[in-house]
Amino acid sequence: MKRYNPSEIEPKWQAVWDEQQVNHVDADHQRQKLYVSGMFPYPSGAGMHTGHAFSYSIVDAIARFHRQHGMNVLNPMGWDTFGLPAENYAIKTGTQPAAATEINIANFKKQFKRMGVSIDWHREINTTDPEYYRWTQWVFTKLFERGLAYQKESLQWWCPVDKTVLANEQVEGGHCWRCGSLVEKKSMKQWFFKITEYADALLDEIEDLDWPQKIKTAQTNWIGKSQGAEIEFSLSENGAADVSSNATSISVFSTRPDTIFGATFLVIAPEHPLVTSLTTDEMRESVESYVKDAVKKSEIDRMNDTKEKTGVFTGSYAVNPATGENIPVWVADYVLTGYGTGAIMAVPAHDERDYAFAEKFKLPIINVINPSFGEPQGDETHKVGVNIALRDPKTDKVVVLDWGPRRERSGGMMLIGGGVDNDEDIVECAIREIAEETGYTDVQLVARSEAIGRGYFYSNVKDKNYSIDAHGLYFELVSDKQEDTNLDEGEKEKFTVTWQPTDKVAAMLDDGIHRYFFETLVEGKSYHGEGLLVNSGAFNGMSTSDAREEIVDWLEQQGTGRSMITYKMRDWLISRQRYWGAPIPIIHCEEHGAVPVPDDQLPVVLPVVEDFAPKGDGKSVLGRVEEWVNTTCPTCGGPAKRETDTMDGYACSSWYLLRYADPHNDVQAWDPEKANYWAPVDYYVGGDHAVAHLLYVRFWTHVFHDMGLTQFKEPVKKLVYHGYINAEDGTKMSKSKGNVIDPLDIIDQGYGADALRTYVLFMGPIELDAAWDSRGIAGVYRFLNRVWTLTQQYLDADKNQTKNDEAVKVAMHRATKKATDDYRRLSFNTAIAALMEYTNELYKYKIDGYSDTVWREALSRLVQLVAPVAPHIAEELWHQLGHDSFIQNAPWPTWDDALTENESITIAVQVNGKLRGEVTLEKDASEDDIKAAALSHENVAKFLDNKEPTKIIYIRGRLVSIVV
RNA sequence: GCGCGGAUGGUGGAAUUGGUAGACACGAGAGACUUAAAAUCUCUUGGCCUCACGGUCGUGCGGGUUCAAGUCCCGCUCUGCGCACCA
Repeated sequence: MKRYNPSEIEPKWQAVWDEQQVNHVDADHQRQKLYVSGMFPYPSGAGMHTGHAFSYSIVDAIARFHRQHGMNVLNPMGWDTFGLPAENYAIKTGTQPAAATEINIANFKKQFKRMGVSIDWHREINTTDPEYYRWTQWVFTKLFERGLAYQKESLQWWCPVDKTVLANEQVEGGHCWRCGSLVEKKSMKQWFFKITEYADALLDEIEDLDWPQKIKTAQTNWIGKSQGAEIEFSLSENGAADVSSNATSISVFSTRPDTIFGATFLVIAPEHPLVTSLTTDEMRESVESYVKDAVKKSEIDRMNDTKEKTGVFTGSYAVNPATGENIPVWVADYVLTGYGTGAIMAVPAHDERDYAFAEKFKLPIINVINPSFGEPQGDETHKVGVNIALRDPKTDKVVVLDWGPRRERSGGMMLIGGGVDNDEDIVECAIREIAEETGYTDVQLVARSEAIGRGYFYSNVKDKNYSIDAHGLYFELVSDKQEDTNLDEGEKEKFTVTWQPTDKVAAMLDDGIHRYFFETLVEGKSYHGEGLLVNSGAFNGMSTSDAREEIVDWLEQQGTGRSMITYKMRDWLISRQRYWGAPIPIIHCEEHGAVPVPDDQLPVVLPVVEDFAPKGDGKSVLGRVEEWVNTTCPTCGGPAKRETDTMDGYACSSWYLLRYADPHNDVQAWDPEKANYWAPVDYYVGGDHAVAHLLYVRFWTHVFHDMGLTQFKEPVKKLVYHGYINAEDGTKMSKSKGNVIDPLDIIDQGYGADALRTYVLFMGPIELDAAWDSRGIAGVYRFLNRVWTLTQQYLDADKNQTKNDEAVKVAMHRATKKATDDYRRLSFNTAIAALMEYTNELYKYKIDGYSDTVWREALSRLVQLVAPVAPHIAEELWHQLGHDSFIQNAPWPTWDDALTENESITIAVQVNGKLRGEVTLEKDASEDDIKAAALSHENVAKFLDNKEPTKIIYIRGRLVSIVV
């Protein structure tokens, strides 16, 4: 008997597949297509890691599963090769990035082949290939023509010692992360893609995407759409410091225009253009020093400084357009430039940050919202309730009863009371009913509150001495013991809670009806919820939600405001001053400005430069290549200079999924017909890039759609987002910790690619993180070995002495059904479990002997079902079982539901919800037979105790539930 | 702080529509084969009580709905992840 030896069969079949190009596909409108792809890798020098192994095991299982279903499956591979790691490595080693890239690609390709991933290698692409980035540049020119690529001056971090631009993340505490010198901000001209123009389009499509909710939410939050208003605060005449300035007003953005009557000061960002002109002479020194410090701080540091608010008064005042009051203008770094207008109206009563600022600088706080619990929602009938505080004549304690017109439980507290007549005063009604129900003869009203809408009740506030009742009254908890007042014979669980008002509340109680909000009273915070307006002139009593529209209308009539939408998302900054990227295809002409390089002059090839390390002159490396920079203007033919910045690597990865559809096209980026056949991607597999890449691909595809280059807007139908594989100790794998598992080592150790692939899919649901377990891979290897052994034993056996064909058939149909369902919903761990179970069953049945046809089918199915995850062993055994075709060309096995059940069925029997036994009957036994069998079951009868069942429920094929 | 998940044996996990909780695997224990070990094969394996039949408790905690709840509802705790002074 041949032993299972992966290191022999795996290279053998890999060579055959390669040679016969079994995965080469072409567009074929007669066949149903399936496009599956992983996020293409960045081929590092370290080679493939477990994350790649995991990702591509998923990709390949999906690809093979569908290929085995006869679909035309596109499973391409490419290399994301521009970027800093390759460039820095080349600088360090004195080589060319292109050279290292070539070596790394060769290594990765070899490793993917050793994994047995079924790639169509004809479609291999590489973003640093001029034939590829030619089209990346072409897309840039199209975006430029559509006004979606533009240049803009923007502030960047600048290290005066290293003489280079730094990213925000590279500035630590105002110092350069490399040399430690103090950094400055420098304004530089940069290229941007206008993704903000597509903010709404991208937002609108999110809901319909078959993507994990967390990714969709992350993208929604990233886009960060806010509906609000832009409001003008005119500068107060006696306030404007610099009268010569043209500015007459400050424009702010607010999502809460309804709170404008509570705006008691304005705050502008330190970078705000009006800072200088607003600052009075007396304040100039302190403002200038504050602004200097603030501007120095990286946004990252500002983020960490959230506890303590800082700021300084400009000396100027502006007029609140709603109240006409003069309010001071402050400068503070908690207001960000670049969002909204870089200025806010501060409403300390209803915004936490403004509240903290006002507290610190002793600025006025005006409450303009009276919190309420809102209008009744949906079919809510509990519209009015009262709280009655009564003095219990027996104990002389104050008892608070929560009374509502409908008997119901609310958060654990019984609402007392029944129907209320329309005309009857609810309080009188409540007192009457309470008197009746409690037997108290002298019900004395101490206080009452009433509220419309739903209330809530903090009845189990354990560590705190207070609670809130359902209608907004506060009481200090005297006892948390819930007393059963036995209000109704029938319902024992009724209770009331004994409360006593605090002094503060007691004082309020005298006033009659009150509504106070938990947080404002107890925690001393601002209230940012909904409610009814107060202190708001003509708008008093209006709900905050209505007021948001009404106040904006009112401001608009006065010409001091308009509704406005803002987004957190900024335009995509794509220019890089580094060497290893696709050159931006723009020519700067004195006369014609920025001119896109015409199509027939693309690609703008990245020149080979001997020394491409950034020199610190602040210019791109390409700027040093005179003969490359100097060119002629495509428009006028006059002397002109090339743009020397290169593109962000994300540009290259924003359209590669379309290039796969038509990778060798040298007249266009892709043939729309081919793209429309293959794309959108049916399954896109990855575990990284929640926002950036996935948003940029969507953005570009939306643009392509608008250009008529694709029929679809969204590039990815289903996003398969998997977790990470961690080290055995559950922490992230890292070289420094020495806990890295190299997937190629696992293959080389003799487990083989099949065991590796099966193991990573068997570890758990693909979306979860998992910890590597070296014993786990041994277990999976054992399984594959059992599949092998089982097949060898069949091949060697005498095949005419079976007793158990029926059981084998049932097992095979059941396994086929289960595995197929599970593969389809990408539940690989349970699919593999089902195949293990099937294998274990066959092991049991084999002692009864083999019959040729049944066992040949049983084993052929087994290897077909295993093939998506363990293709090599499957292919080998498939051929050993006498099949001539490749396993992926054989039709996927089908099942007959009737054959997935045994001749007999087992039905569980419950008595009063508890399992008391099982009965076994023939498959087609009638419901009556089953119930009868259940009732006569010995142990069941014991628990029935001769009582007549009140109810017998039968759940088909599963259980009988008897109620006595 | 806001948003989105998660919590089930010693471990990873299963239970797809409310219907026999713990599939499958790891680990552990016992046995077979072997001079021995490895490999392989078989059996046992949630806790407690019981020789056994069986009983009882049990899916983070407290309640609720239901004949029946890991699953649905209300309230909480812990935890992971994402975003984070976005007005």
